[in-house]
Parts: sequence; structure tokens; C-alpha cells
Amino acid sequence: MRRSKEMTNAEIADLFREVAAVYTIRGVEAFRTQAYLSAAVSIEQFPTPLKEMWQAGQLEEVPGIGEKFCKYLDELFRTGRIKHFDKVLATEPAGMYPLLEVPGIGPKTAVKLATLFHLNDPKTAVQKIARAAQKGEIEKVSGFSKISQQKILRAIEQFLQPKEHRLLLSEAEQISEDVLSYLRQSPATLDAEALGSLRRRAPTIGDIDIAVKTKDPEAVQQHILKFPRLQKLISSGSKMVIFVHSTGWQVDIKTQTPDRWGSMLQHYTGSKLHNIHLRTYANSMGLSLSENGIKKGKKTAKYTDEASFYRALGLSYIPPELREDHGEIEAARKDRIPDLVELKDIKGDLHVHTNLPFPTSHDLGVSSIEELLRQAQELKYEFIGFSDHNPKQELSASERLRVVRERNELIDREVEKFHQKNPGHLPLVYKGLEVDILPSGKLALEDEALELLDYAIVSIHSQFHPRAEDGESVREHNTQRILAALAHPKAKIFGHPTARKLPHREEIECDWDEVFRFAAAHHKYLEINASPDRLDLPSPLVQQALTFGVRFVIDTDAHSVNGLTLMRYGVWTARKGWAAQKDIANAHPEMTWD
DNA sequence: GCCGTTTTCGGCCCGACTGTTTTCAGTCG
Repeated sequence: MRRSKEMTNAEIADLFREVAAVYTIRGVEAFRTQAYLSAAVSIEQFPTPLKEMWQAGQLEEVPGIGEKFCKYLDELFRTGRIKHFDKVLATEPAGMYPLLEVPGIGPKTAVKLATLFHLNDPKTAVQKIARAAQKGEIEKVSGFSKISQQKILRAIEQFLQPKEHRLLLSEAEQISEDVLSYLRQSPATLDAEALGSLRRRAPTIGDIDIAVKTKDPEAVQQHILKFPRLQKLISSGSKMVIFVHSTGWQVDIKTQTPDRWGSMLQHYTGSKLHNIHLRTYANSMGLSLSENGIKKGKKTAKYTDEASFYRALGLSYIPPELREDHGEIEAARKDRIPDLVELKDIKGDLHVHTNLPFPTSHDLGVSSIEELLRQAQELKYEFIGFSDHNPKQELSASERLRVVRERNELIDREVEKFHQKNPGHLPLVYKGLEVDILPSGKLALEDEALELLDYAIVSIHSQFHPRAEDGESVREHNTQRILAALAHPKAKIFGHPTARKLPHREEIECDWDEVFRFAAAHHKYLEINASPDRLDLPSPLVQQALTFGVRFVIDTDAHSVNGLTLMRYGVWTARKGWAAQKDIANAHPEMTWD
């Protein structure tokens, strides 16, 4: 959906990987090669497009980008190419590079195949190798065998299948629960947990990582091999099993003994960058880290839990959500890890859609006020805000005013009715609406109607990449549009700010620093939307917003009773963005609106 | 090529699995 043909961070990262591949083939000093690979990982994961960082003169803030890489990137953005890269990449057959993307084929294998089979066209290279494998031509080459030929063919077939997108966090949770509950049926399993990106609460998950605590890894392994939803075994050794689950997603299971469980949790939770940083730091103290413990000289100290592992390194405990190498190791050294917000802190939900029968601009909820209030009671909430979409634009202004007025009266009646039937603690009810921000920055509801509300959540639901005025970029346009909407006194909350939809729809382009500055100065809350396909504001932007003093509300955007119970995803996203209880307006018994 | 509470020079994360060149290289996470 990107408008421009500008290179994405992922594409730039690929360029660095390709150079690293050539360096690997040439036997260039491994650490230099590693620098290219680290830069690739870092660029790929960086939340802001590199071009924006370049425009702002902040490229050096990207981890792994030093003086030389800055110069290369500057050249890329100015001229559209990097001469040094072009020169390096031209030394190997062009058909080698697409092969690198096939899992299991690395630089050495790729160049060997590309040279032998004269792969000069990147577009056909993968297909050509697949055909060569089918014809049995690869096994004839020294260094390959019938087995490796078969493996290459299978890997390519898998690779060419239509790409499944990444799993949402909530979907990954379901698969991991399926595997975990099976693992726990074995008497040899003392404990089992999902680790990796799932435990770090990443918004999307590529594969499921699980660790098993056991004194009898052999028994656990035998148990896994009998798992009914094991579709295909990929790999198994004395300490791990990798297989494809019947849903088509890969599951990695590693075993560890109870006395080393702490180091296992740490190691297998990652992230890669966090672990590399942590191990580099440990090295500086003469220590070496692994899933087996902390090694000093020839002795390895064991840890049964993670807190003692981190403590042994002179660090305070780092919650899994923070382990992304976003400054958490430095903070832990100074004992400055924030006291992150928890689910139990949440006292209310302000973004809830009802089934009240009014002509709204977008979808209605499916649950009644009564059902929603009962669920809010169940959750021990102090308050709840009903925020259906604004009345649709096809109505006249006076009709919209009437709809809002009638809706208010209906809510009052329903709440009163509920109260009489349920004499228990009644959450305070706020009457809100979720109001569209139009491309002009105007709100999709007149002031007279807005006046009738306790609050409005303003959000973007269409025109994500508006046609900009002469000389104005989409980014500037969106920024002004948002600031104009937030300036309205009833606009208290900016709903799902980036408007992303996981895993496909990208974030809108916008100058977030400007928005954060404005929100902090005018006491507007940014929403952290808990809907698993949104998780918006994304955690890296939450972390950035906090430095401006922005405060948030965590909302479910529930369209049903069940939706109200998904608050944990929003809390995890807030935590991942370093937010404490004090930063979250609805994590206190009373809402303050100004 | 990057980076800094041991360093602006001299280090650079660590282990598991696979297949084959059977003592190790390649790949992965």
C-alpha cells in the first residue's frame, strides 16, 4: 500500500544481507561480515523508516549504524544506489541472491549452485534449481548427495508456497496452549512455557518457541513425537525437537534440567539483539552466557530462575516485554527499569461498542448494554465508556443531533434498568462516541452533538494516504489533520493512532513527535488499542511518546462481551512500550479527563 | 565495520543440529 517506490527498511536490510553473503564467500574478516548482518537485523526492526531518520539527520541513532554505514545510506537516499554495494554484489552471479532467501541455503551453498548452474537471472534462479533437483542433477555435484538434493527441493517447494502471513499474538497463543497442554500430560514434564517472541508479547509471531523443564528429556521427546497434531518432523536432537503443527506453523521445543531452568528461560526468550547485547556485556566482566548458565573460566554457575540470572550480572530483573535491546540493559544496570503497568491495575474501559440500534458510520457492536455492564462488573471495573461510531454522514446535521440525544436517553434508561435488577456495585457510565477524523481534519459530528457527550474518541477510518495539497507531503498532511482533530475540546482520546491492521495494513505516515508534543501539551490521551489485530499505538511509539510526557488509555475497542476480556493484549503492548501505571489514565479508580 | 564503566584500539554471543569433505563446515535462532 506504500505510495512511493522508496525502499522499505526490509529491502535495505536485504541489501546489507547480500553484501554480508558475498563477504562470507570471500572469507572477509568475520567480524566485518557480522557488522553487516547486525545492521540488517537492526534496520529491519527499526520502527521508523530509515529515510525519515536520514531526513532528520538521526541515522546514527540506529543501532549498528556507524560512520561508514551512515555514509552508505546517505548515498543510497541521495542517488538511489550504493556504488560499493553494487561493486561487491556484481562479483557473484546474480542468481545467487534469491537462493539466500530459501531457508537452509546459505551463502556457500547459494554461490556454489548459482555458479554451477549458471544462474544469471535472479527471477528464474530458484525455479531453475528446483528443476535441477527434480532431474537429479544436483546429487552429481561433489559436496552434494541425494539427501541434500532432496532437502533443497523440499525447502524450495515450501518457500514457493503462497506466503502465510505472520501469526497474530492471539493466534500464536492458541497454538502454544494446544502444545503446552499436551506437553503437560507427560509425567516427565515438570514445567513448560512458551518463550521467544510470544513471551516478549511481540505483535506478530513467526514461530512458536516452547521450553520444557524435565529430568528425562528422552521421555519428553518420545511424548512429543506422538503428538496428534504433529504434521511433520523437521529436526530432532538430544535437546530439541522442531516440527510443523497441523495449523501449518512451526513449533520449536527445547528441554532443560530444573537446575538450569533460569538460564533456559532467559536464553530462549531472547530477543536475539537483547541476548547479543547481554552476552557482550557479560564478556566485559569475563563471563560467558548460554542456556546452561554463566561460565567463568571453566566453571558454569547454574540458575533455577531468571531473576537470579540477571542479578548475577549486576542487573535488576528485566521483564520479557522489554527485551528488545531498546535500552533495557543500560536501565537495568542503573536499577531504572520502570514498574510496568499490570492487568490488575486497569479500572475501566472507554472504547466499547454496543448494539444500540442507531445508524452509525461503521459497524455496531453485538452485545447489549446490560450484557456489557454485567461483564464490566465481573471485571470489577469502576467505570465504562460506551463509544459507538458517530451517526453516519448521510444523515442531516439535525438528524445526527437527534440520534445522539436519543442514544443518551436510551443509555440512561438501560443503565437504570440494569441497576434495579443488579443492586451490586455499578460501574460509572460515560457516554462517548468514536468520531471519524475526516481528511480535512474536521470531526464527522457537529459541535452541538459533541456537546452532549462526556468525551469523544477521534480516529482515522479511511483515507489513510490522503492526496496531499500542492507541495505538501502525505506525512505533513496527516500530521495537520490529526492536530486539527485533537484540538477540539471534546476530543479527549486519539483512537488507534497509526490505524495499522496486523499483519497487512501499514501505519499511516505522520510526524509522531509533533503529535506527541501536542498531546502532552493539551492533555489528550493516546489510545493503546488492545484489539489483537491493532495493538495501536505500537509499543516502540509508546516508548517514544513517553519521552514527551504523553499519557495513555488502554482500551479494548470491544464489539462484544467477549471483546471486553481482551484487555491483556493492550496491557502487554503498554508494558512493551515501557509504560507504568502512572502513565495510564484508566489504571486508576477515577478517570480524570483534563 | 561497530562500539565504549577494560578500551577511540582491540575486542567482537553461543550452542544445536545436519550432512558429509569422519573431524568439521554450513546454517540457524
